[in-house]
Amino acid sequence: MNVIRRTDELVNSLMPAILCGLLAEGDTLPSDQLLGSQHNVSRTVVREAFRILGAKGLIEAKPRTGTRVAPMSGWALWDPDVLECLAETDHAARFDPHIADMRAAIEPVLAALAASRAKADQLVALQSQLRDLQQAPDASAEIRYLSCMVRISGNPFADNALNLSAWACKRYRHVPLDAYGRLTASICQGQPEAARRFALQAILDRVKTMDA
Amino acid sequence: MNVIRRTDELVNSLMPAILCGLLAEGDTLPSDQLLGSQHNVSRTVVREAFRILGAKGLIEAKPRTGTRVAPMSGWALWDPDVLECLAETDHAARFDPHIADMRAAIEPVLAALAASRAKADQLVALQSQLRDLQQAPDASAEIRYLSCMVRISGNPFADNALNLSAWACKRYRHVPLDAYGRLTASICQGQPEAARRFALQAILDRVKTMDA
DNA sequence: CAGGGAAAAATAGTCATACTTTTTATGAGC
DNA sequence: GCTCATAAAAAGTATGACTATTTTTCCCTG
Repeated sequence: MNVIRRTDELVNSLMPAILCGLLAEGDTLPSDQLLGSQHNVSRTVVREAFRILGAKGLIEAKPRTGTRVAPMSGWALWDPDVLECLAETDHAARFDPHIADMRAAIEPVLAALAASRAKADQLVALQSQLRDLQQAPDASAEIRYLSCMVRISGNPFADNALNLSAWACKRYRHVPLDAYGRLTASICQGQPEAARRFALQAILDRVKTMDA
Repeated sequence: MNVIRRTDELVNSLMPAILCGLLAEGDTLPSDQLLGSQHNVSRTVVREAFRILGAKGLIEAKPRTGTRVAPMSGWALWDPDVLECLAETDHAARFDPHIADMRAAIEPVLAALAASRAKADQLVALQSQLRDLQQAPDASAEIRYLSCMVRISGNPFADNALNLSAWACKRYRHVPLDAYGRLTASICQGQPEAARRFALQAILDRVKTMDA
């Protein structure tokens, strides 16, 4: 297990405030002096926390002016930390359709790539993940399955896209086992078109159960 | 203009080394003491730089063990800084096809969304960007055009996806003006299917000129 | 000789303080 | 009312000391 840094604790305290809009775009955060005394940490910790939030595009600092919440257009919404934090805010539901749109665009393409490129040992691994998922169909098993699938696609950007999938897996209960079974079969048989179709179906199935 | 921080300079010095593989995954970086003296900066600066690189998933730190290059699967490849830095490494070409795949998956969908949701003032803005692009068809104008287009889609994740487009715009000279003209017309006329087709064509046109 | 456990060493994490730089605001003088 | 110098505020940097965590070393015991 990793160390728990006071810096990270502060990040985990500030990030929700920004993402939920309690600190709106353009708002000025307390000076590092003040914020440090408020949280009983040294200025060092505050500054390092600010650097992390800045690296994720959430804040911008300037001498004299202070540290402000950056415009949302620059936020690293694909970042796993940001995404996880966003999922816990009140208006997470507002992002569900947008994430579904993105997934519907990306995952079918990755599935098709996987179907055309998969090697034997990768297929074994995928089938193994499918079995695990069927035996215990929870969010973490589903994420592991999808992670394995997108890795087969060979696209290095897929790992980040997976963060969007993780969002969906955690927020909806229903696991589209049937679609995943067909998807796996399509990939194993090297049928990109079928893989694309079933990957899309898996996403749509879930959205459908959500509407109901 | 923004301040130049020594922290950022250090980040800009370390990031290329990681992305180009000079520092491979799992490699241990010098201790902050040592790295500080090597670059003539205080430990404060080194630590803040490490926080930034850590926030982008490039490194991981643990007491006693030191700071290591994290596995590439966790790198924030969608991050504009990372992407820009990656574009300047030797093996940037290795990423071109993967980025093209991702763009081909995402942008047509965003274009279709834009076509179905655009409001009057947004169309005016888009046409204005198109004119600018036609008059001076360079990378930055193209990025501004695409930025305007994806903003119309209304998908908050689109802004990050745009970083991939920026990569392509900067790396290939040819600007597919014809496709963009038709794309703009399709969006203005509220034709999602046509918009999807021409957005894809713009991406493929560019790749084609590159192969030649 | 082998194993286990205590001590030491190395490195990141935190704190406190002082000083520097950048930028804005203030105000005096014209 | 305008201009420019000065002050003030906040982030940026430097330094040194101390803490916490983890690995390694090595001594002691069986």
